[in-house]
Amino acid sequence: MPHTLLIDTEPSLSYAVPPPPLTLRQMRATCTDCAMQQLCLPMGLEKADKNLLDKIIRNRHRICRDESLYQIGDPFKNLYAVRFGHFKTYQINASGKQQITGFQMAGDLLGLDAIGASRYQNEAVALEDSEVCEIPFAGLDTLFGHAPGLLHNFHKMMSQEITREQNVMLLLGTMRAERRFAIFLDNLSSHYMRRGRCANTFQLRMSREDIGNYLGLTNESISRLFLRFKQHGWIKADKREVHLLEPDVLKALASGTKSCLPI
Amino acid sequence: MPHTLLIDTEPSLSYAVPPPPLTLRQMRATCTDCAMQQLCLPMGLEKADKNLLDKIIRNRHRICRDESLYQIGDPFKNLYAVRFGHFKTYQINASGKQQITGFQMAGDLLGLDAIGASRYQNEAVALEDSEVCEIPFAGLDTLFGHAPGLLHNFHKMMSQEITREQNVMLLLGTMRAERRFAIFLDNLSSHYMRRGRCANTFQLRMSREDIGNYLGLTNESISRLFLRFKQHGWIKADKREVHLLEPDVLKALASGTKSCLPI
DNA sequence: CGCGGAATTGAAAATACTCAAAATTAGTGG
DNA sequence: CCACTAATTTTGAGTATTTTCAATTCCGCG
Repeated sequence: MPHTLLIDTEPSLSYAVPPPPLTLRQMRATCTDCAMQQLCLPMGLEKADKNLLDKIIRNRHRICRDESLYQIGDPFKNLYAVRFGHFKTYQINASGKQQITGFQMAGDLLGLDAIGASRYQNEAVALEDSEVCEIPFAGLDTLFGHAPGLLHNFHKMMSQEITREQNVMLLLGTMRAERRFAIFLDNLSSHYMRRGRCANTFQLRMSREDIGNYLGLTNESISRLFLRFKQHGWIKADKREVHLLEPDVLKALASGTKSCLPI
Repeated sequence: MPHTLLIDTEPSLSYAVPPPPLTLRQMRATCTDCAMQQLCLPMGLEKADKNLLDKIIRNRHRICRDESLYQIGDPFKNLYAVRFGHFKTYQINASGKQQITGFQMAGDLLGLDAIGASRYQNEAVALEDSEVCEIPFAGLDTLFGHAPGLLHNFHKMMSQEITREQNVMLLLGTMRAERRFAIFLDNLSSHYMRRGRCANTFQLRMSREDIGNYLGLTNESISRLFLRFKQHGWIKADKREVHLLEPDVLKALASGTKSCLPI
């Protein structure tokens, strides 16, 4: 399973050199073979339907760190499925400041918010060198009539996106910073678990600033939260490497059952 | 246009008596006649497609104030389009507290978050005596193959729901309370405008507590914000009746361009 | 080795919360 | 229609958490 290997491998941390060009086999990667099948549009589809999908997905792109996949206001043409790597999406509010609306990883679909207005409502930026499948929406649309299973999956993914965002609202509606942070870590953990990665050890792909922005807190607060959680022995954290030592305590904090004093 | 009249009329404020049973004509109300056409699933459809939709929408329900339309975990069967009235949807977080995820009014679709998991992820409660169209999702699904325009509208509405929620995230990511509150009022205003109502004068349908919950603030804070905005002369507010006297100032506050001192 | 962005730390200031009490309003029944 | 009760809203004072602003350290990268 060469593709599994490819995806589970953490990309190198040296971002100085541009990523190597795709090999032919990578370019030819199909939904049929993709390791993200179970999370992405082809989930559970019959071979024939997956082949239809493979026919319209002509392009897979490498996006380098800090490069943007699309910008706010760009006319909507494609959805993008993340093959590997991480992205952040953000809007610009009226006073020009960014607000991060989500972090996306392998198996996630980018651009769903653009369908309604025919323009992208967010900017999507790669947090590391990443790869996406370009899914022309017009093509997808024509498939819907022929592959009901695909249409179901699409509706499922849109609906899940709505649910996911409601959960973020749940997070942001929570007032205490320690709780927001615990929810954030717990969410990350379960995302990695669902993707077959280790749930308790991972590399953060985003800066403290980004985390703060996402959680409605300052980067200083994030820094202090890391310290506090480390001092309590709940996590080990060195730079962007994080180990959850007491996932249950984090869950308790996240649920509001438990709380901790500052300092 | 009898239906327009029906919808534009503010429901009586005396909630003691149960709403009168629907008249026959109200029961027979069709998408073809509905005043919410331009915002709801039938927007821009040809007559034939609207008729298809009318065939599957058999039931329209009156929901009394404080009654719930569906509960968290109920198996997903129907979407509901709000015909008139107001709803709130909320989730219950792990420690058992409510978090309001949205307020819905005429033309909005309820239940989109349930498609992915086949169960409702929220509870939807009427904030006043309201009426909804019951849209069986199985039926809608069978129409998709025959009415591409309908499918487009459905995708558009789902996508808009995603965008709407991202805007709430934008709101909640904002740290200062006065700004959250200004955004809240401004959003309400534009919702009413889009529905052909007066943008600057409206009745709040939700309690201070609900507003606070939605905005991640306490009801005391909401109370003080009302006072502050009134003292500045930006709004007039008596109980739940609100007049926006300086909508531009509110917009400036919402955008972060302007800010005001406490007291 | 040195530069620059990111992260950390400290101290002061400010905003929003908590708790408690009072006032107002909505809903009920006589 | 009025009076009564419960619920919501307002107000006040004190507290706590988080932000700000500034200075420092750390680290990756040329």
